[in-house]
Amino acid sequence: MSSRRDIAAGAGAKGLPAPRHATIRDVSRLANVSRMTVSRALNDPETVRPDTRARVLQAVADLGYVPDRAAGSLASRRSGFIGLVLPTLTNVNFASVAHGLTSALRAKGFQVLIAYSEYRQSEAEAQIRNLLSHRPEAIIVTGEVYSPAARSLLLRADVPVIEIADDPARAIQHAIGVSNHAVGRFVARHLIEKGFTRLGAISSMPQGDLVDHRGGARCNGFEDELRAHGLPTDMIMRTGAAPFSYELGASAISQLLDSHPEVEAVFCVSDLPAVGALMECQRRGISVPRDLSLIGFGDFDIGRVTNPALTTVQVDFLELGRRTGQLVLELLGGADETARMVELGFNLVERGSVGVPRSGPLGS
Amino acid sequence: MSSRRDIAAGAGAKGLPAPRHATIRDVSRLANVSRMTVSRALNDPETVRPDTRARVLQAVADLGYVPDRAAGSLASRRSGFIGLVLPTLTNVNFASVAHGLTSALRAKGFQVLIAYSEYRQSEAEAQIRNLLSHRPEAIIVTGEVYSPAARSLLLRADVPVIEIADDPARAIQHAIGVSNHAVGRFVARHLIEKGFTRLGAISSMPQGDLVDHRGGARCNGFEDELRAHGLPTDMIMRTGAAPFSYELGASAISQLLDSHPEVEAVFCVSDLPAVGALMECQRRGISVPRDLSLIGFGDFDIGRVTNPALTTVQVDFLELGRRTGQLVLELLGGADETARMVELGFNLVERGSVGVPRSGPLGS
DNA sequence: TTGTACGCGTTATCAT
DNA sequence: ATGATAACGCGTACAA
Repeated sequence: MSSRRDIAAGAGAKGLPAPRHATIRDVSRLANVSRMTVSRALNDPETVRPDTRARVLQAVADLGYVPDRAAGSLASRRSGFIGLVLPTLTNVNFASVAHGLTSALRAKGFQVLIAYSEYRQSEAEAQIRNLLSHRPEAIIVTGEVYSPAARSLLLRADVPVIEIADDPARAIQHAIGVSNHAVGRFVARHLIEKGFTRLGAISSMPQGDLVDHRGGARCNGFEDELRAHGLPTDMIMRTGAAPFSYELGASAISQLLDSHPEVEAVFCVSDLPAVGALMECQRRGISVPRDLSLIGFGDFDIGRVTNPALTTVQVDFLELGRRTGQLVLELLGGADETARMVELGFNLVERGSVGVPRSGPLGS
Repeated sequence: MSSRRDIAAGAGAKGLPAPRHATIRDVSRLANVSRMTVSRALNDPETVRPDTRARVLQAVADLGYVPDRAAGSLASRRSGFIGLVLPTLTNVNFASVAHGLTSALRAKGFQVLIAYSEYRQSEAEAQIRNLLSHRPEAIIVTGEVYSPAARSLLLRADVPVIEIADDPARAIQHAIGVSNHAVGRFVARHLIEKGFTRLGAISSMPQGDLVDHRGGARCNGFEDELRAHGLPTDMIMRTGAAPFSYELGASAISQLLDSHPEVEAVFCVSDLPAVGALMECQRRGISVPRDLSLIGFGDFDIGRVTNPALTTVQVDFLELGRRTGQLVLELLGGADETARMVELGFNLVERGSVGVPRSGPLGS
């Protein structure tokens, strides 16, 4: 009956470890019941008599008892964790995914463990390993997992894996999101239908470990569609490292304008570089959309207030997060394990940055 | 020797639970050492002979063993978790805090547990309780914790508590951030020095549970400074519920302009409503800054591309996160427990949305 | 309705 | 340098 804790409490003045958290045992003693009754009163209130339950709850309140989930997980073999690997947190679309996912899951008592890779494959792998050490009940990764080590890690872990925000060529298990390649093709088709023929794009470029797969896929889709129409693809600029920012957008469009002044319309694989490109055009006295059309991706707020406002492709990332959460719930609820593939789709948001084809090259 | 695992594996066809994770015991058997040696090889490599270590590591790799941190936490009494409670994730400044904090901590093996309240006190309390169940080694909350229940929860938890992003009147323990009240006063003083006398502000309003303390504090500081200068404060609009968005900014400025057309300069307690206000002005044909000056807070990207670009007050939230991480490390590293109070300061970013006082009322 | 015994996977402690 | 054993705090299974 005389635990270390008791000793420490008795010898408090000696600077021994401070009294720690109340345990379920402390509560049980105070309420004059067994530990199991406390556990039940908390986790399955119906099964304990109202007055005992009240006593227990009172003791819980008095002691400020908060159950230890690590211990609970160990015993129940359910961690209550859901792992989420994002490229970055400081991108409102990915933050929305996290938000949507969390809101779908927290009511069910799950805790989302958020990790991010800063667009580094090696870091993604490290994060996945770290996540796995917390024994998540499901793990959600953004886009395809390219590193073989990471893939096998996931495979062996024997937890549901959901890949989001892209359409993986070789899905590990489940996938929910949007085809970035299809987005790129759609944008190309859209511009072609508008009559443009001198089409360009700006995208980041894989730099060793650092790669934006989704942006790259959009760029590739764009390129493929140009090819399919027999259009030249030499105005597709891949430059700079992810994340693709304002500054990179500005410098990419600079390079493009310098080398290909004839370009009429440019697909920026994200609104962020699109805004940077727009600013650069203003600096150069190039009028958008009269002289040059620009189209982005992501429907970031910032694109709504530029002048002109940015035409862009929108994907409902909040909903993506929510749907992912629902899928997790299904999967953990004992649904069959057949691979789910959900395509969420996207919308064109036409604003002011796309005009009509010029007759000649820039400056004519 | 015949555990449930063995049985399940043998009877796999019967649909029994799938084979689970490899345990330290599995590794120890494969490497022909005790569990403790495995543990040491992983956590304290120096203390095991190179050849044994190699055998262990090989077994770890072969089995794809990933340690179970819940079990480790239980035994070591260190969770490795750091709790973070934010108002929201989908605000780049708060996301930056999370980012900075994470980057400072993850190298040391800590996992940041991110929770957000959506500006609801009751939710913040629930989140704190939930966080506490994971036995974080430190807990970081945004701004003051106002609910007494939440405060006592934190106090009893006996973990370092750091309040960030404001200067709490009654700090629980440590605090690091910026005085929002001082920001408000500074902005008022700045505008007064520019010669403005008809000053207004727009801010959200506490709606029951829903409250933006930091925005409110900025608004109060602004009001206090006006008072100190004997200026009228009836053009300070508190309206709408947090989070204070574009739409709210637009409607708030509408109300202000309708009721007080004489207003010359308006402090928007965040750039987001400031941008909304700016858009509304454009709709109404009110020229900013000629007819009306606007100043925001937060230095959001969006304020850089509006026309005019937004004058604002900037706080380095990424650095705030990093510093908080360093403080956590100190505190956990056995530094003395004296309360730390760190004021990070702020900068005025002068762009185009603040002009000079008009001679008469709007429209004259 | 309530209680007992055991095990979850790991680390700490002490022994060898 | 390595091993045996006992916690860590809780839930499951079963007994009363």
